[in-house]
Amino acid sequence: MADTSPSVSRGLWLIKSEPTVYPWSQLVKDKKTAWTGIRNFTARLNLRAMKKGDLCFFYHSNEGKEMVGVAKVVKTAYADSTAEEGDWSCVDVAAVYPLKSPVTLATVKATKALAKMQLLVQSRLSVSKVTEAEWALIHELSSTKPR
DNA sequence: GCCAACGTTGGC
DNA sequence: GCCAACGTTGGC
Repeated sequence: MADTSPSVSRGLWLIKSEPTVYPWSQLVKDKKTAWTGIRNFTARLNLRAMKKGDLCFFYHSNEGKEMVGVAKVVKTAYADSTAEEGDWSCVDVAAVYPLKSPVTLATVKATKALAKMQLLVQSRLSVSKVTEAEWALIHELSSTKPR
């Protein structure tokens, strides 16, 4: 029998944004936004692998250095109109819920079970993968119930 | 503000 | 196909 649990098929990701450029609070205000400006092949690969309904941690880079919320992919990859040249993609994401207490990079680094997070392994990658185990643990650390 | 790490470009 | 030079990201 097919398992209908969403945890089997959903993709889990982490998307980075500098809060001075586009903070979580702005996504909450906007409800949804086009996730444009990705100009890295590995990140593009991840973007294009996203499916509708996939969930993403929203991470504040540079300032904060913490995961602050969860966003959802509401539109799969399409041409990024902000790209002047080259074959780049974007997706649409919507705010879903905030993390009760943000999970900082320092916490991630200090947590053994999170040592293999793509966030750490490929520190400059702006769209990275998150495993189910990492997803669950980060929710625990943030005192937030996954939805 | 600095700089390490990493990705990309281009000369050979 | 290698690798030096360069540009960018992002932590510190």
